[in-house]
Amino acid sequence: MRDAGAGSNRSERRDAAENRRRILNAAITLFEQHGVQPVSMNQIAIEAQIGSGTLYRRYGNKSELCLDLIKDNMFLLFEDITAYMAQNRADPPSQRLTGLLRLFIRFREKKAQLLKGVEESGPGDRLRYRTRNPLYNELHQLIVGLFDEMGAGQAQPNSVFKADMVLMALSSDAYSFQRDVRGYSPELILEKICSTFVS
Amino acid sequence: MRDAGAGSNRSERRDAAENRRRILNAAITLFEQHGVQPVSMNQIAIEAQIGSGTLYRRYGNKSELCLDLIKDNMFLLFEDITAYMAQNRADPPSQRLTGLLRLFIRFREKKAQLLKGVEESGPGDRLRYRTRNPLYNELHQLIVGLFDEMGAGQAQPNSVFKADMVLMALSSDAYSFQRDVRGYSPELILEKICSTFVS
DNA sequence: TATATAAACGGAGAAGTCTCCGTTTGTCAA
DNA sequence: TTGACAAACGGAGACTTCTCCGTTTATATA
Repeated sequence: MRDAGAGSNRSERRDAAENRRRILNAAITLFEQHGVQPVSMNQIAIEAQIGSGTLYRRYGNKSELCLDLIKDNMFLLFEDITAYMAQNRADPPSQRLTGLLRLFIRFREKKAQLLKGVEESGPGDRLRYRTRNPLYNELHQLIVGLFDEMGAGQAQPNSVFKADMVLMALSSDAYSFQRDVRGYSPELILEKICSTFVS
Repeated sequence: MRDAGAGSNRSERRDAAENRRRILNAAITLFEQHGVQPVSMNQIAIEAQIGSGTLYRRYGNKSELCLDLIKDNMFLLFEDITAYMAQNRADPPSQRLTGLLRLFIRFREKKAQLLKGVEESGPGDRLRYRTRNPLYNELHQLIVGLFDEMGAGQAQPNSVFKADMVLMALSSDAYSFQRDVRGYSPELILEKICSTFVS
C-alpha cells in the first residue's frame, strides 16, 4: 500500500521516496492544524522542506495530493462495500443500494474535507469534470448494476444516467448544499435520494 | 435595462457608468475572441484601460461579470418561460415541466460558456455553492410548484429535493458531463431527466 | 462659481498556482 | 570503484486573483 502511490513503475529512487514521505507528513500535519482548504501547496512545500517544483512534479495539484491521502481509506471503504454486498446478496437491489449509499455517506461524513479537496482542481479547470475521480467509476459501476437489477423488466432502465444522478447528489457540492443550506441530516439525505431514484 | 446593471441605487456617477460600459465592451470583445474561460480579469482591465482595482470594485470576480453579461438574456428566458407557462396552463404539470426544461436547455446550449463562467467563482471558494446564482432560485421555485402539482396526492412529494436534483443535473458540470462524456444530445438529456424525475 | 466630500480610480503588491530549466544526485553497468 | 545519465531537485518567475490605500474627481450645496 506504500508504493502503490502513483502507479507501480520500476522502483522509486530513494530520495524521491523520502520526499514523498515528507510531503505526505507535511500535508497531514498542516491539514490537521488548519483544515484542507486554507492550506496552500506552497505551505506544504515549505513544511516539507522541499522546492515547490519538487512538490508539483509528484502531485500536479492539491487535488491529486488529497487523493493520495485518502486512498487507503478508499480501499477500506471498498472492502466494507464488497463485504456488505456479499453478505446481503439475497436482499432486493433497492435495499442493497440503500446500504451501499449509507456506507458511502458515512465515509463522506468522515472525510468531508479531503473529499472536497479531491473534487476541486483549482483555477483554470482544464476540461476536467469534478465528477471524474477514481471513486466515481467504481461506485458508478456498482450502482448501475443495482439499477439494472431493479429495472430488469423495463425497456429503458436508464441505469447509467440514474447512477450519474445519484453520484452527483453525493458530490461535495450537492451534498454540502443539502446539509448546510437545506439543513438535512445525512440519514434524511439518504432517504430522499432513495425515494427519488428508487421509487 | 441599461441601468438595472447592479441594483438600482441612487444614480451612478458618470465616470463610473462610462467605466462600466468599457468593462462590458472589453469583456465581450475578449470573450468572443478567446472564449470565456481563458480570459483573465487582468486582460479585461487592460483592454478596458482601467486599473484592476476599478474592475474589482464593480465585479468582485469573473463570475459576477459573466452574470451581468447574460442578465439580459436571462430576462428574455424568463419571459419565454412565463409566456409558455401561461399558454399551457391547461397541460398536465409533467408536460409543462418538460417544456420549461426544454426552454432552459436551449438557453444553456446557447450561453454555455458564460453560464459556466457564472457558476465557477475562482479559487478559494469561500463557502459558496456553485448552485447559488439568481437563476437557481427562480427556476427552483417554478419546478417545486410543478412537482407539488404532480404529487398532490402523495404524502411526501419531496418537491424541493427533486427540484434541487433537476437543477443539479442542469448545472454546467453535470450537463457537460452528459454531453461530452456520455455523448448524449440535449434532447436525449431532457428525456432522461424527465423519465428519471417524473416517473 | 466655489468647495466639501463621498465615490471612484488605479496600480503596487500579497499570496497563490504552476512551469521552466539549470543543477545535483542515485543507480547501474562496466 | 567509476562514470554516464536518467531522474529528481529547487527556486526564480510568469501569470492569477484580489486587496489596500493614497489620489483624483463628479456632483450637490451654498
